[in-house]
Amino acid sequence: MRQEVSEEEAKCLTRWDWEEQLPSPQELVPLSQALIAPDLALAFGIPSSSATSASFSSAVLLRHDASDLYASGGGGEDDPEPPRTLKRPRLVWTPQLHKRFVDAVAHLGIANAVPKTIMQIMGVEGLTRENVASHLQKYRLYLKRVKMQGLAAASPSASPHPFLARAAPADPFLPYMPAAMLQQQHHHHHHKNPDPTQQHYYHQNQLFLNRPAQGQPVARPAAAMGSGMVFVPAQTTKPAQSAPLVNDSEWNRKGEDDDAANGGARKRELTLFPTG
DNA sequence: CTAATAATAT
DNA sequence: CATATTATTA
Repeated sequence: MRQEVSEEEAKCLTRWDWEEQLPSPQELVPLSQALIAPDLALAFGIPSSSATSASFSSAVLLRHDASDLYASGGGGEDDPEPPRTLKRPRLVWTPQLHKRFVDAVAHLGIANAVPKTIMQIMGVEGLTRENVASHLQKYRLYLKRVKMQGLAAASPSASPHPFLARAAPADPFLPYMPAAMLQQQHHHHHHKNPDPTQQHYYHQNQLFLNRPAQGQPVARPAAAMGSGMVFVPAQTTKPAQSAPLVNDSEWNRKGEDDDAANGGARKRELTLFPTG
């Protein structure tokens, strides 16, 4: 429920913007309480009613799997320790979570975007470094794919013109597309000929002649990151073992719809990494 | 059954 | 941490 802002300002505000549209902690707590088994919630240290405060800024949406609930023991057991043999449900990268990921990567810069840092910046409780690493892997593959087909369009087959060949190795920066990849399929490829001589994307500091899109966040200069933390939502340290499991039912759809509303194109099924 | 995607192994 | 492989899901 934010009012629109101008594009220039949006660039500065966008990094905070998703914080707004993300489900608030207050909303997460009661929902998780309702859906999580009581003993499990207790084991995870999820507060019943009081002292909720800002222990966790958000939660990971996880696919529900009832098989792990009572993996270690009995129904009435009240051991406060979560069973370590508890297998974690498969993480579902909802559009919102993905956006958070993408924003973190963009803010860090593609060079400094490593799983651990990304995870810390995302500040999602329960999210593991491996989760991010796996997602980052696919994200890079996706970017590479996009870049390759972009370059292929520029240089058909065997005519590496000196201009192009010279500009190619520079390999500036990958255009980061937040909403583009959330669309089901790109019906029309916008950038058909990314002429390197004309393709000026964001570089290290602030050099850009060609802005990616309207109101889209751009990669932040590494200087800002070096001087201080960009932001840390709630916790700087993660609680080691257990994660707040939250079963999704409406969140997924709500997330899709919410994010889809941003780009204006909403689809039933959206893929985070369209393969084409 | 296949493709997509997340988890795990190297 | 990056890449390759395997497992699980849609």
